[in-house]
Order: sequence, then structure tokens, then C-alpha cells
Amino acid sequence: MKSTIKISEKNKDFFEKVYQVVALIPEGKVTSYGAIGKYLGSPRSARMVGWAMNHSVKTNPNLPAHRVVNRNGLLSGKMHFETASTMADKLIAEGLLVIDDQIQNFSEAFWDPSLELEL
DNA sequence: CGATTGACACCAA
DNA sequence: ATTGGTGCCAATC
Repeated sequence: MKSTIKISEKNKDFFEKVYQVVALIPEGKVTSYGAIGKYLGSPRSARMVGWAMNHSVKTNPNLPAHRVVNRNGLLSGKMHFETASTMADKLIAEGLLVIDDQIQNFSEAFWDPSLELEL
């Protein structure tokens, strides 16, 4: 069943939307920057999503940013966490298969907001 | 204000 | 299939 989130119009900032989507990522699932950007209407603004995440660590430390990886399912931003192993460790703890900072079952663990969520 | 950087993605060769 | 180059938008220097 679709969550039907519907990002409130109160979210005026692009970053807020990113935070919202990331916060809605179910445990054991992951998504990509491009998917989030696409969901927000800017499929080419993946870098922006990454930028938002970078700040999210300081602004929203509770945000499950470890569930956001690049298009390849690679834990590109693991170095931005408390420790370089925090990201992979959390993903593994959630049931994901992460080897060498690479999500093995990325295909089945992939969670596309554009598909799972209703705009 | 101009140039460079950044947790990326996509197209072309 | 792999590698290289270009585009995205905002922030920081």
C-alpha cells in the first residue's frame, strides 16, 4: 500500500523536502539521491540532495541519512558520519547486505519515493 | 561578485 | 561494459 505522504506545502525549502523523504524511508530500504531529486521535481539535482544530506548531519542528526546512497548503491557518504563504518553498520543492522561499502541486494532494497509515495 | 567545490547522474565515445 | 566529460543548484572561499 502506498504511504500517501503528500509533502505539506509548508515545506518551502528543497532541503526540507529531502529531509522529509529521507525520514520516510522504511528500515531495511535505501534510495538514491537522484530518486529523491526526481521526486522533488529535479532529477538532475542529485548534487543538491547530497548537499542537503551533508547539512542534515548537523541540522537533523536523527535523519536516517545512512539509507541514502548513490545510484550505484555505493555508500558514498559513509565518511560524513560519526565513523566511516557507521553507515554500513546501520544498513547491515537493518537487514541489508553491505560489502565493501557496496549494497549487494541494492536492487531489492531500493526504495523509490516517486513510486512508493504519492506526490 | 566570480570561481571552486560537493554524500551525484546521465550522455557520448 | 568501461571511462571521460558535462550538467544540476546551492554554498563556501
